[in-house]
Amino acid sequence: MPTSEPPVTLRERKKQRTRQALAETAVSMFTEHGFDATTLDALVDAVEVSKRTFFRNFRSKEDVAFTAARELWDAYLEALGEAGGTGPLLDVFRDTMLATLGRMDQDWYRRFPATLRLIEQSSSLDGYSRRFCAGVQAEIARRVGDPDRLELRLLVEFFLAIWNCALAEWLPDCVPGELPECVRRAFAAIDDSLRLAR
Amino acid sequence: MPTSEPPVTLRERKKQRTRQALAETAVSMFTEHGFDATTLDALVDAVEVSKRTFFRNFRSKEDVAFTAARELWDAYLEALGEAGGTGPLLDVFRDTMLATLGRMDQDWYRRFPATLRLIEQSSSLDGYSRRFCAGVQAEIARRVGDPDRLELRLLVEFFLAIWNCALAEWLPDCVPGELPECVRRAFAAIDDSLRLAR
DNA sequence: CGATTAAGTGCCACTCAGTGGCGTTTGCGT
DNA sequence: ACGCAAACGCCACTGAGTGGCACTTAATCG
Repeated sequence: MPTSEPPVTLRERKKQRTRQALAETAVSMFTEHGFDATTLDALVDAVEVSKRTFFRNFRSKEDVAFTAARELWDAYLEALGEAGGTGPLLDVFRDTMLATLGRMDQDWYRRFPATLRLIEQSSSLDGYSRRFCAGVQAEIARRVGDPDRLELRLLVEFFLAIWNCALAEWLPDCVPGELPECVRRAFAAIDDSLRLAR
Repeated sequence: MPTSEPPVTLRERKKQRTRQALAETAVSMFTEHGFDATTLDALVDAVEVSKRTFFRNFRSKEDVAFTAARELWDAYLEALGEAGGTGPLLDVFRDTMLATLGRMDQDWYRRFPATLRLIEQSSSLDGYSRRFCAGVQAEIARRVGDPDRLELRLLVEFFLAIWNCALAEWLPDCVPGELPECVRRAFAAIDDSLRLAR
């Protein structure tokens, strides 16, 4: 298997606890005082670790705030690898996303909306998010075919575009159960969208 | 008219000269030594202005590198305002882009590919670019209809997705005359793209 | 069980992007 | 020619992110 299992040693568990404490505290502090207004010094002070330790666990301030979203895409890419399935690629993308959303736990549905609101609020975090999704895009294209083929590249761009719109619809309330419906609606709107005229 | 014409005073011309010198020198230095590796201190030193002056002219390091791309979108939004035209919105978006590309001068076709290569090279600049385009997206949606309508939002997302793909096709060579053809090909690929299966 | 090893951490000094304050220059209008 | 305000230079500062090194502590092995 490609994913090497980490040894569940005490040292590893400790490190994961720190990681989780940082991610958890970060999102709550960012939510309370704003992403840009919260300094890393304040964060590492609250978690009682050194700034150096923070950067051993996360690449950047944006990275730690993006944890929940990264978990989703990790799960999505894994699901895309497993479930082969045939038929229209766009349907595969949609169904894989629906399946992935179904597998995320309750805690994730608490943390993910918080992350979305942070992204909405901070332009630097927004930039990070978009850049990250572009990376996911490239990875998806690489996995399902020739990533240099115009049609495939376009299709994957479309998929992420649709996902963005689904999130935009979901964002105001963020009721966990409604997200799949938002995704379905966004996918269903493609044809009408392309036919829009003025 | 909404665009207030600036008084063509000497002071204004001087300021524009430093602006242009900064943008020009920035792109050439970034191209030569890399975006991330070039410090602002080195740039303002080369142009012989203070760092303070740089930040009075540009919001950030990314901003100055993005000048050519911003010029395109400024021209695009202006063109979208003027040329009404009716019919499918997607055709309007495409034709407006083709018209805009036709109006850019030779110097722009020298600077724009340089900017694209910088974006390709630097992740922070890439993030800035994507965030900027998201703003353009919102502005386009606002101008042609109800920006909260799912179908419209989706369509504008699609347009930017297509544009990205067109640029990706153009990027290797960046022959000025070929860009419109890349745009047309990307738009023409939509149907085949959506029908892709595995 | 005790010694060795190395992962993980804390501390410190550093670079670089970006901001605020303030005094000075310089073009503009009268 | 003179007063005004825009633009500028200089300086000190914050905050993100990095590199180096000593130290702690958990894993490993005799």
